[in-house]
Amino acid sequence: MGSNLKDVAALAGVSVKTVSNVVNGYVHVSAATRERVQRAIDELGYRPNATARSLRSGRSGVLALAVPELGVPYFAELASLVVDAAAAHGYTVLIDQTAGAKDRELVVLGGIRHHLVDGVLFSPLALGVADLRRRTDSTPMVLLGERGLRGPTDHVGIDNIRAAREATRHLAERGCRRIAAIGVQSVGTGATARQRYAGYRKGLDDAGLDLDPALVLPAPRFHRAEGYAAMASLLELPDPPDGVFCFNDLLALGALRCLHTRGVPVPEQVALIGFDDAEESSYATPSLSTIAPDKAAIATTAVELLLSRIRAGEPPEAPRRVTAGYTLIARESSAR
Amino acid sequence: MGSNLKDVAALAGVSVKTVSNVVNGYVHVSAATRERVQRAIDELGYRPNATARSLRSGRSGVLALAVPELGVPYFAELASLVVDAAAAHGYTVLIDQTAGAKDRELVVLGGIRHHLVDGVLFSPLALGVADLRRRTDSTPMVLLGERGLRGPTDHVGIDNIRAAREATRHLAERGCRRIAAIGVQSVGTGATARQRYAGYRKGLDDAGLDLDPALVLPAPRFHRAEGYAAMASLLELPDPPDGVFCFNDLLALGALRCLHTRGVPVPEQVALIGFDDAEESSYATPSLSTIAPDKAAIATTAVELLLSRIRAGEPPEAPRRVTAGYTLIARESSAR
DNA sequence: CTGAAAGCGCTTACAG
DNA sequence: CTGAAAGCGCTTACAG
Repeated sequence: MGSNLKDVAALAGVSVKTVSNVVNGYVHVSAATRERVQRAIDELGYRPNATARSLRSGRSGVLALAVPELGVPYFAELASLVVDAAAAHGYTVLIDQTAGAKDRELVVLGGIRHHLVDGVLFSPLALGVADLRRRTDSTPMVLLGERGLRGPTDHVGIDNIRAAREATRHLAERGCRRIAAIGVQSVGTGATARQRYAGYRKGLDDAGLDLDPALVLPAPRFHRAEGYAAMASLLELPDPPDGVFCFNDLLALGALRCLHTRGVPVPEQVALIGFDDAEESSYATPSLSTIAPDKAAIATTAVELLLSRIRAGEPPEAPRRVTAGYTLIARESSAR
Repeated sequence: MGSNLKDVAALAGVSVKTVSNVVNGYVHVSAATRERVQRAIDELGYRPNATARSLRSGRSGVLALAVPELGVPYFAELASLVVDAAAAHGYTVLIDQTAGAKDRELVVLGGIRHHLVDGVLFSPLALGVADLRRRTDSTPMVLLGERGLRGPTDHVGIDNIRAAREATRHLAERGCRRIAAIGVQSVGTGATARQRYAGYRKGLDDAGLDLDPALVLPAPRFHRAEGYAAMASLLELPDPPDGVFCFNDLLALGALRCLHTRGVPVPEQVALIGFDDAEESSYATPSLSTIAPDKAAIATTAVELLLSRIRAGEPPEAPRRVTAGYTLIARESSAR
C-alpha cells in the first residue's frame, strides 16, 4: 500500500504521464509499454487516489442525495433507484438525512462537502421557494418529489394535485359519500401535503360532495402511528367517514390497522386509498389501493438532469421541470 | 464562486496560513486578524475545498456503507441509523448496493473510490471467510450483520443461532408440533440463513420435535413474494405445518398474506414468527411476532469500531467481534 | 507514442 | 502570533 504513480513509473521505467495513460485506458500506448506498466501496477498493488484525481480534474464522481429519512419506505425505495441510476453513469451517492427539519434542509442548500460532491439531489419538506431563491451555493442541484413548480431550481416530480383529485374521485365512484383526508400539514411547510389537499378538494367538487372540515386531519410526519391515531379519532365522530384518502401509504397502513382493531370491515364500511405505492401495500390485508408514482422514472430523470447540469458547467439557464407519470392502482381496500 | 484561500489571504492582507487557521478555528489568532479574515471570507463567499483538504490531510470524512439493497426495510433502517451515527462524528456516508451478488461484493472488498473513503461498513451476503482472507485493500473495514465469527475482519452482529433457536422454541411452547422454516439458502453463500437454520434445528431438538425436510423451504432473496410462494406450497402438503419460522419479516409478511388469501386463520391454525422487526410488522394484522435485533446498537457500535480503526492507522491488530443484543417480541401472530 | 513541468487548493512542518 | 515553502497524487496542456 501507499504506492503512487511515481513509484509505478519508476518501477516500469517510464514517465508518470505514461502510467496515467495506461490507468485511464488511453489508446495511444504501445502494447509493450502498457504491459510493462500493468506489471508494475500489479506488483506494487497500486490504486489510483480518487481524491487527488478529483482535486485535479474538478470532478469527484460523487452525488449527494438529501432526503428526510431512509426509514420511510418511499425514500428508501427512491434512494435505492437513485443509487442504481447514478452507478449506471459511474457515480456514487452519498446520503444526507434531514428529518424534514428546516435548519437541516438549509444546511443542504448551503452546500455539503464542497467540491467533494459534484451535484445534489434534494427532496425537501420544509423549504419554501423563498429559501431556494436565497441559495448562493453553485453546486448543481435537482429537486425531487412533488413540489410546487415555481421555484428557481431544476425539478422532477408528479402532478400531485391531479393524482390526489383522482384518488378522491375513485372513492366517490365506489359509492363513498363522506370522504376523509389524513395528512394535512401546517402552513409554511409541506408543499406536498398542500397539493394533495388541493387535489382532494377538487375531487370532492367533481363528485358533488361538500367539504366537511371535521373529516380533514393533520399528520406532520406521514408516519404509520399518525394514520392510526387519525383514524381512531375519525371513528369517534358522530358521523364517521365511509372512505379515507391518506396522503401516503404509511398513513393508510396505520389507519387500516386501526380499522382492524376496531372491527370495522374494509372496504365494506370504510374504503381506503393511499399514495406512494410502497411495496408493503400490496401485501397488506386487504391490499391497499394507492397512487403509484413512477419512481424509476423520477430517479433516472433526476440523475440525468443533474449530470447534464454538471457537464454543462451550469449556465444560468432557466430551470427545467419534468413531470413524471403515475398510476392509480385499485386494490382490495377500495373494491366495492 | 471559485475563490480559494489565496484570494481570501490577499483580500485580508494576511498569509494563507492565517486564513487556514481562522477557517479551522485555531486558537492562536488575534481577534482583529480573525475578524478581518472572516470579513474577507464572507465577501468572497469562500468555501473550503473538501477535496483539497482531504488530499492533504489523508482523511476525507466519508465512510462507505455497502448493503444488498435499500429497498429491504432492514437495510434501509440500518442505513438510516448508520448515517445518523456517522453524522454524530462528523462523517458522511456513501451508499453502495451489491444486490447480494458475489461479483459486486468482491468489488467492495477490492476497495471503492480509494482514499475518497476513510472506511467501509459492509453487510455481505454472498462472501465467505476465504474471500475476506484474500482481501488486499487496506481501507479499514467493519462487517455488519449476522455472520460467522471466524473471519479476519472486525464484525458486529447478533447471535443468530441463539435467536433462531429461541424463535423456534417460542412456537413450540405455543403448542406448534409441525414447525416449518422458510428462508434456507444454497451452500457457499448465506451465512445468515445457515445460522438461522442451525438455530431452528436446535430449537426443534429442545422441544423434542423431529426435523421434517418437507417443512424446510428456500428463499434466496428474503423477499415478500418468496414468503408467499413458500407458504402456498406448504399449505399444499398432505400434512401442513401449524407453525412457521420465517428467516426474516418480509418472508413472514408474504406468508401471512398467503394465509389470509387462503382463509387460514392466524395464529389459530398456523402461528407465525419472523426476524428483524421491520416497522411494518407491528402494523400487520395480525401483528407479527419477531426477533428484534438491537439495530441502533449495531449501527453505533459499528461506526465506533470503524472510526477507532481509522484513527489508529489500522495496526495489524486482532479482529474485534462485538455481539449486539436482541429481543423476542411476541405479538398476535403467535398468540395462542 | 512518450516526457518534463506546472498546478488543482489545501495543511504541515519549519522559521521567526 | 504570523509567514514562506514544500508537497499530498494526480491530470493537463505543451513539447518533441
